[in-house]
This record gives sequence, structure tokens and C-alpha cells, in this order.
Amino acid sequence: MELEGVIIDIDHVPLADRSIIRITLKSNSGVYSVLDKGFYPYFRLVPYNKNIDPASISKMSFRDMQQNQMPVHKVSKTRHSLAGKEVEVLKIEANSPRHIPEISRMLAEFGERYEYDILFWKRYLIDKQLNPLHGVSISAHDDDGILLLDSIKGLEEEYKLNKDLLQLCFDIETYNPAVVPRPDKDPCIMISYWIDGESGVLTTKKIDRKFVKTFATEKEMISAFMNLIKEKDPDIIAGYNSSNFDVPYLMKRAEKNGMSFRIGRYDEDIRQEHHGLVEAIRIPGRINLDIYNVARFVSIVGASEKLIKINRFTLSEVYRAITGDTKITVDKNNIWQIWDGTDSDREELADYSLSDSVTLNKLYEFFIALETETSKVSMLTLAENAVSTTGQLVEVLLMRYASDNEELVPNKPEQQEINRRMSNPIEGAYVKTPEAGIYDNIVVLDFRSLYPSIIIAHNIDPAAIAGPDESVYNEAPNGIRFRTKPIGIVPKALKKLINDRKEIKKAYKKDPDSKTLAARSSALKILANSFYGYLGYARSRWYSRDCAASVTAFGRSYITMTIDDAEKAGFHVLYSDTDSIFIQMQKKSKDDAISFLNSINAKLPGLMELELEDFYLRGVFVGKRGADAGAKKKYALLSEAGRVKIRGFELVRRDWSNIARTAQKDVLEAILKEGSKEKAMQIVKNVLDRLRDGKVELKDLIIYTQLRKDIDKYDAKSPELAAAKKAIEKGAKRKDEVQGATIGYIITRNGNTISEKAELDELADSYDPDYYINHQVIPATLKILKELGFTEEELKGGGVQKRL
DNA sequence: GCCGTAGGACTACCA
DNA sequence: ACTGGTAGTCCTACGGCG
Repeated sequence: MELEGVIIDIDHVPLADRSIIRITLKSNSGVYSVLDKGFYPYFRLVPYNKNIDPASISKMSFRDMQQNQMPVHKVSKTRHSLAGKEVEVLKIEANSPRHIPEISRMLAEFGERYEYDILFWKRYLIDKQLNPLHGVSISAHDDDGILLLDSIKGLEEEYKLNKDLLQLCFDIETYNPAVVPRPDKDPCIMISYWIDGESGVLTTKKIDRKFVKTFATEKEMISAFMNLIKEKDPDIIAGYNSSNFDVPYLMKRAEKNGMSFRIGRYDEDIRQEHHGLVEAIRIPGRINLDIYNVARFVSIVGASEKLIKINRFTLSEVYRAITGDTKITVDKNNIWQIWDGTDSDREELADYSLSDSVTLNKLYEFFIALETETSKVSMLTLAENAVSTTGQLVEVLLMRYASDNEELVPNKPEQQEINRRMSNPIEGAYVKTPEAGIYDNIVVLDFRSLYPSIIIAHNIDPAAIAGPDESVYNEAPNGIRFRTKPIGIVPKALKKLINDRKEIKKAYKKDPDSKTLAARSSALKILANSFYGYLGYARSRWYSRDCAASVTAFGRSYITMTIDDAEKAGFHVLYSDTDSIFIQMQKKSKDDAISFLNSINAKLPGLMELELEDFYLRGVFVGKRGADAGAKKKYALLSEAGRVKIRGFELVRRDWSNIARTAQKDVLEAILKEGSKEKAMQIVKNVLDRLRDGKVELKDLIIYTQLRKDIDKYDAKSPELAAAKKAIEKGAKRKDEVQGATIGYIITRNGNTISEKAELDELADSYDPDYYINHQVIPATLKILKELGFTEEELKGGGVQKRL
């Protein structure tokens, strides 16, 4: 039979003598499971002795630790290129991926080993050139009720499912008399879900709510949840931090109840795997999607795309960030008391539980387009894409190009090599020091995708570095020479991403409401922007100090050339950072700026392009604290269209209080929009008065900071650390609640030093006006008012005493 | 012992 | 656990002073 569809999941099933690939395919006619017996896991060996006979390796006897035979399936000769040179390679196929580590170890004495750590199913996708969500076409036959694959290939046209992938969102509540729930002792008390518009709560006590179903035991409740999944057959199981909490917890509870928590499409256990630093949950035949990971990924990687900015990654904070609404909540530490409380307590708990799943579904709807489109670009399954870092996405993409080009995939570096790379960083971008001041009529120009376009224009690739005796090359400003051809896999991959994005943008213009097109464009940009970083990443397979240093050297050269030309043409350059240049127009017209832009573009190679970012009516640059020089990476602009663009100022930083941030924002806007010196001063005076009079709400005084390290591993004392430690001592927080978390604290009146005065936001009952005046509002606003000609004394004279 | 400050640890930002 | 460049806070150690 012939099948077309998207790959939901791909894994392998271990049989007695070998492992075979299994594909879970979703087609418009249903979900199919197809086995491919024609593919074997393998690694490659570059033998020290070229005359080594493949047959002799085939005949060797390999045994594992338990002395089980591990026959080699097949050994064949290939030719591959390695760092730009042709080499003879042996491809050694095994029967099971489990055999690869041992067989490759035993062959280490015969040569250099490569590609021994590429996962079996990933290898399959790469070698067969498949893109799971884009769609595949399969030819298979029925063998006693099992579908066996005859051939598979990727589809040219994207496969259109007539319905979106079906998601089930769920969340659990647990009994927690010890505050932190103990999976071996404390039962799961509620499971809430949302699927296809239907939502409900499964529980074990009678609760008077229509959406609640009550079961006699925890075991029956978990079984009912498993049955629900079986019956509704979702493609995606979405939770919030579910890979670390909900799923492992239910697995443990099921085990305690003498059963197995199985929610896949096959009668198999869920697999828990380490994936870099995150825990990955594999649900056979379905897609596990932990929205917590997704939100973090988008927030970190999508930052440049301005997708979202989230300060804290709790479910309710993320919900608030994307919808502006707040969700209902309960005191998490007291769930067990609520559960043991009154009927109405339990009704509220059920409402809360339900709201978590409903909320989660809204987050799912918000993130799924980008997640799906990133998967199509990375050509990984949705579940794998969701647990991958950008580094891993770039890596797997380059593996595909290496495979197409018959290049060996470089090995991952050993720890010693990683340390060596990290201790030797490269020089980065150029940043011009601005002159503090307030300027009118500014034009901002920037290079479109500077680093990707440099890599493409100059064929920057580890395998393209020319030797000293070669004559055809392009020399980077740092002296590294790159062959002009053949085109390396790094520029080749980038060019495809950039060309694809051009096409998508064209389509988007015709269909501006398409979320899919917008998300695909973002996904392409995120991937393209990660290549330079990957070249300089210490753990990268394609690390190349020379390449990364050449990219930034070219970058510095292009931007300084642009600055010099602008000045030669009579413009005043205010500021520049990496790929952008801020020009004060003075007597020049917009046409002059455009013709300058054109003159630069006329001499740029390839698809490199300087773009007009925007014209601005006014801009503010401030001085560095305690120095004459202007501060870099800090500016505020007002565009002709009335858009305010603010970068770097305290008001965009979460580790400043709301009161200081708001005051700074109001001052900047008063200057930008109204040019009013007096109004700016009045804003600050009002805030200082309110602070002194104790009229400011505590919530506007919270300072948020992440405790990035283990709480005992800090060398330095800090207010946030002191506040966290005090909360732990009081028993208000557990270590694991604050470690790695973004905590909020307030400087109170109790104590002498700032650290002594710091208390977690929920524990603080006063604030120290002196601190907020002299350490928050004044530093944030004074440097701006200074540019208006005010002095510190005038500000203080406006009603502030420095002394208590 | 008090004061001012250089320098380290740390975080969050820009590109 | 993609890069480097940067500002800024808080704290501590240190040196000068008396």
C-alpha cells in the first residue's frame, strides 16, 4: 500500500537479534505504524592502514559485557572528505545501536572512529533525507498484520493534514503534607485535562462540580486517565514541567499501585532520557511537549525576534506575559490542607486544577506554530525539536549537509579540548562610544543578517580554510584565507535558510494573517542567526576558532568602513554597535542619507546589504556612571511614526524596581515626546515625595533576580542571596524553590547593610525609602536629567535629603 | 577605627 | 550548554589617615 503523511514519532524496536526502525505516521486516513527492516545502525572508521580488509573485520568476534555475541552486520568501503581532504573510510554496520559503543571501542586500535554517537533514528532521518513534519511518502506491505516498509521518501510538496495535530493538555495535583510531594508516599489527588474543547478533572473525593469525575482509588483514577488518552488518541501530550514532574510522578504512582503508566500508542513504557541538561520523556507513538521548555526556548532564543519577554517561568507568569490576564491560583504549599479541608475548599482546588489545563492549552496555542515551524526547518520530530538547544539544531542540520556532501561528521570534543577552547575566546564586535546628549533627527542604518551574509559572501567554513601554498582564496581581515570554492556546508546551509526566508516573506506579504508563515520566517531567522555562535561554541563538532574570528573580523571591518565613509560624506556618526550605525542628520536631507546608503551597498559583496532601519526625531544617550564617556548599549529613540525604542536602560531590566523603571520611562518619554525639561524634573520630584511619604506600594519595589547557582556555591554575598537564605531559615521556602529560580526581594527598614535589609517579596512588610531614593530612583533618572543640565544638588534640593 | 575606592562576583542586557 | 561586549550593583579588601 501507498501512504502519505507526517511522521509523529520515529524510534526503534529491539528484537532478539537486531533493532528495527519504527515510524508512527499520521495520514488523513489514520495513524499507521510502519517497520523498516532495511536499515542498520553504523559508525565509520578511517583506518590507519589503508590495506585493511573489510572482510577481516566482518569475521572478527565481538562480545558485550555479558559475553553475548555481537556480530557485525556488514562492512563496506566508502570515500569521504575530512577537513577538505579525501580519505578511505570503512562503514561498519551493526545489528543494534546497543552494539555500537563496544564494537567501535574494540576497533579503535585500527583507526579513527567517526559518527559513532549519532542516534539510530536520527541517522535514519538524515540518510533517507526525511523531514518528519513536512511529510513523507511510504510504500509498505502487510505482513501478518504488521506493516513492513518497502520504500520511503520525502515529499516535495508539504503534506497537508486536514486537521491539526490533536493535543491533550494535562496537569496533576499531589498530596503534600511534607510540603514537597514524595512520589513514593504521597498520592496524586487530581488529574485535570483539556482535549478538543473538552475539559475535566479526575479525582478521588466527591466534589460538587460538573466537570469532576470521582473514583474510588488513585489506581482507578490513573487508569481512567490512561483510558481517556487511549480513547481520544491525541498526537501530542502537553504539560507544564511535565517531563520533570507530572509524568515521572504518575509513573511512580502507577508503579506503587501495581501497574504501569502507559499512554503511548504502543503497549510500551514511557522512556526517560537525559537530553543535554534537560530531561526528555519519550511517549512511544506520540509527542511529548513540555510547554515549560518551549516557553524558555522562545524567550531566550526568540529574544532578538521580540517574540515575548517573560521574567519568571511559572505557568501563571507566562500566561500573563502572553495574554495580559491573570489566572486563579492556590497556595501550593497547602494543597494537602485544602484537600483535607471543607467541601468548598476542594471545589476551589478542582477549579484551580481545571484552570491549569485550560491555561496550558492557551499557552500551547500560542507556542505551537513556532514550535512546528522550527521542527520543519530543523527537520527533526516535534518532540525532539522541543528538547533541543539551538546548538543541537544547527548541528543536526549540518550533519545533513555533511552527509549529502560525503563529508565525515567531526567528533564531539573531549572535555580537555572544550576547556582549551573556552580559555581562548575570540575577539567580537565593534562598539563605538557615543557622546552623551540629546540629539534631533537621527537616521539608523543596519546590516541585514550581518554574520550570516558574511559567512555566505566569503565562504567561511572549517573545510574551506586554504593552506599556505594555495593561490585562489579570499583573505579575511585577520589574515585567515578561505578558498572561493567549493562552497562549504556552513555557507551552503545558511544560503538555503536565507533564500527560504526570502520566499516565505514574499508569501507572507500576500497573506499577512498567516501565523504559519510568520512563524516559519522566525524559525528560519533563529536558525540562521545561530550559525556564527555554533562555529565559536566550545562543544561544537564544527568548532573553528579561525572561522568564528574571521566572521567578527569581517564584521568589524564592514561597520568601521561604513562609519568612515559616513564621516567622509559629512555625516556625524553618533553611535554604532556590531551591525548598526546611528547618524545625526544635522544639515543633511533624507535623500542624502539614502544616497549614502546606496553608495555603501554598491560596494558590498554578494547578498550583503545595509538597510534603512528608520528615521528618528530625537534620541537620548547618557553618560556612564562616574565617567565622562557616553554609555554603550543604552539609548532611547522616538521614531517619526511615534514609536519609542529603548535599549539597555534600567527600565528594560528586571533587576530594577518598578518604581525606578517607571520613573525613568516617564522621564525619557517626557524628553523624547515633549522635550520638557521641567516636566522631567517634576516627575522625579513626585516619585521621591511619594517614596518619602511611604505611599508607594510594596509590589512596585520588588527587585527580581535569578539565583543562577546552587545556593551554597556563591563566593559573594548579595541582597538576593541574603533574602533567599533568610526565607529558607524561616522555613518559608525550600532550597529547591529558590535555587535557579528568579526571586523577588524588597529592601526593608530592618537591618544595617543592604543585604541585611533584603527580604523576599512575600515576607517583606516595610520598605526603606532611603534605599529606593538613593539607590534606585536617583541613579536611574539623574543621568538623564544631567543631560538636560540639571545637577544632583538641584534634584536633591527639590525635596530630598541625602541623610536620614 | 574610619573613610574612600579598586577590583571581584554577579546579573542582565545588546547585537 | 550558540558568541563576545558592556553597564551597573553590592561587597570586600586594602591603603591612607590620625
